[in-house]
Amino acid sequence: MISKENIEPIQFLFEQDLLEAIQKVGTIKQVPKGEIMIDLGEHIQFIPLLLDGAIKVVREDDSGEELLLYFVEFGNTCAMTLNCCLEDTSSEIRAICEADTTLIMVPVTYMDPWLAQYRSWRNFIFESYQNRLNEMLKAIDALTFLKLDERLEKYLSDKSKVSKSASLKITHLEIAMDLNSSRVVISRLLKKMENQGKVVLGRNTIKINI
DNA sequence: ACATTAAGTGATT
DNA sequence: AATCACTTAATGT
Repeated sequence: MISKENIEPIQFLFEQDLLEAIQKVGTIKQVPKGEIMIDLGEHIQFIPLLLDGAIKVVREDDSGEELLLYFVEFGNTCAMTLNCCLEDTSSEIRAICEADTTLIMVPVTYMDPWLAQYRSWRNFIFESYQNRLNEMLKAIDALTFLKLDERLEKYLSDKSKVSKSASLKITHLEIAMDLNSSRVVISRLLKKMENQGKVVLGRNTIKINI
């Protein structure tokens, strides 16, 4: 049973009956930063509803390199996971905690009945798909049309949004891995951005001024 | 003081 | 834009 305080931040999303149902069947899960929540090939048993924190969703290419797909933020759920629930297939993606995260886990068995029963649930699922589809299109655009320097700027602003801070604690190497690039290139681009006054660099830290 | 890790740089492909 | 080879700077032990 989930307490009222825990459900509170999500209240605006669902109708009262459904909120009560979520409280009854859901469980709260706390996941520390850096933990892998879902890995490739795993079967999904729970639908995650994100209360706080952020989750990074990546795909792995043939050479074992991770490619950043998108971040899951507050009030959202992972569309890829939903897909797996509906199709009952295994995960195509890996989900890693970007920050300490709390979420509600709802067993997948409620997916179908709730779709039939609750209007707000349908809307929620539908909107998640819609949002994700849009973001995926943007991600594809970014990969094919944006140059690395533009991708880097987008990456940094996404990051600071997700961590609610203009000062990121991250190394150039980590950025390079997320963007499928090399550390040297990232260092040079960051240097350029620093000269343009867009960022301030320090060891393990980047301050954003955009 | 020394080793380790992060970041900067020139040259090459 | 990537890789190599090397330097410099910051941090941990």
